[in-house]
Amino acid sequence: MNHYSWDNLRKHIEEITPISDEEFEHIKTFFTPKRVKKHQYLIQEGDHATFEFLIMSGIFRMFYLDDEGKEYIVQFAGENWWMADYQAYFNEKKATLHITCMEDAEVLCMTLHGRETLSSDLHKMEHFFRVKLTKGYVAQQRRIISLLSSTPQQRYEEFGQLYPHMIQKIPKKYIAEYLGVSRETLSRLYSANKGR
Amino acid sequence: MNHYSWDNLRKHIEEITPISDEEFEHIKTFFTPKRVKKHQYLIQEGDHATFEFLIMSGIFRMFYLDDEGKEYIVQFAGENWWMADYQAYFNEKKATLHITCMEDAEVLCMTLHGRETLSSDLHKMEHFFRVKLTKGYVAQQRRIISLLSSTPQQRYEEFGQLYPHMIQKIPKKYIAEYLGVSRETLSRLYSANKGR
DNA sequence: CGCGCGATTGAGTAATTTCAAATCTAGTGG
DNA sequence: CCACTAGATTTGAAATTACTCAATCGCGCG
Repeated sequence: MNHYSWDNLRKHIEEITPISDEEFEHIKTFFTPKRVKKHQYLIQEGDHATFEFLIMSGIFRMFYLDDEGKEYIVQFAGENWWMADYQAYFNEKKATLHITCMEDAEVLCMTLHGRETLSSDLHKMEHFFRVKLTKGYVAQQRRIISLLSSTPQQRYEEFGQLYPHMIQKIPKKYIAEYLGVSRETLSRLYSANKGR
Repeated sequence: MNHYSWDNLRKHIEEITPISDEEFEHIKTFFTPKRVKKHQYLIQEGDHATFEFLIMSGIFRMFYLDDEGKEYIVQFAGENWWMADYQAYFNEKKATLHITCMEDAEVLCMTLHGRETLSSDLHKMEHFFRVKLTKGYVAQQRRIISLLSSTPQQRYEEFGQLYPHMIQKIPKKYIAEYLGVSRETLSRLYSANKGR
């Protein structure tokens, strides 16, 4: 693994809190780099959710698969996003979600034990994780409100404003699954919009 | 304010991490008790979201109000739940949500400055908040999946299983707003179920 | 006892889904 | 470079689901 990832990791952490070289050397030991190719799974339903992932490059989608084989997208994730089946990861249960790669990627893997050790060793890292969680919590809450109160049309627009880079790269059928509408409905909304 | 609240607070914190008497004395200074009556608002849209609240007793609902005056419930909260318009609170913006009391209550109020100071003073408290956020994050994620993948019927049942105490005390029309269906639809589901 | 809020029920309407088919696109191998 | 194929998107039409509006019922509180 080249140095690029590590530089990037450090930058990522220092957006929240400054750290010393020594500290960073320590932190590094908790991350394992991994290359992932398009269509490859990071996690599948039933796996032990041993790791969480910090994405250095590439794009992933995390989804729930129901009994009938329908996908429902929980989250997309690109550079500098964290992702895991956190329900399973934190409770050390088997995964109920799938994570799959949509664009060749490089990720850093961390175990729950790593996260907890790092948090307890370094107050700064506990702080880092808390801040990250805070942002994630607020983002999820916004999404819940959007699901409850907005029309599919509005949800699509909100998604586009929030993640302009993703809306370009991601097939619309997945965006539909994220928004909670069928791809046909999304398609119809989309063409309705052109007329404006 | 009687001692009861403080004992309760300490117990609440010590579910996550043990603290010394000294530490607790320090922690206490960041919380301000407040009594709230039914129908009283903790926050209204447009307010400065100065505080977050730890509920000692009583029940609240937090909701978003759209242009047409429709409510969408973001969260119910009872004893030992934290609640705030976190989007506004963390970013020090004006509130976009409402929090209102549904049953006479007692809460402890904390400012963002308090939370951050406490977190930085005491690694333990940063840990406490991180653990709480983790749980909240996972719970919200489950709700998103439920909104995407389950029928109103299933969502109602899931809600009942998850919050059996709330489903009794809370008027069904609010539960409908939480689940994202009209009260009429919920009512029909409910009567359909009786026939089983 | 009556008022007001919540819950229920009915009927008609609007929105979305489903199923099916046609079209378009990007990536693959020859 | 082209032909081919699998995946993605669009379109149409019918069926389903949930919503809205309106009226009624039920119950607890003052």
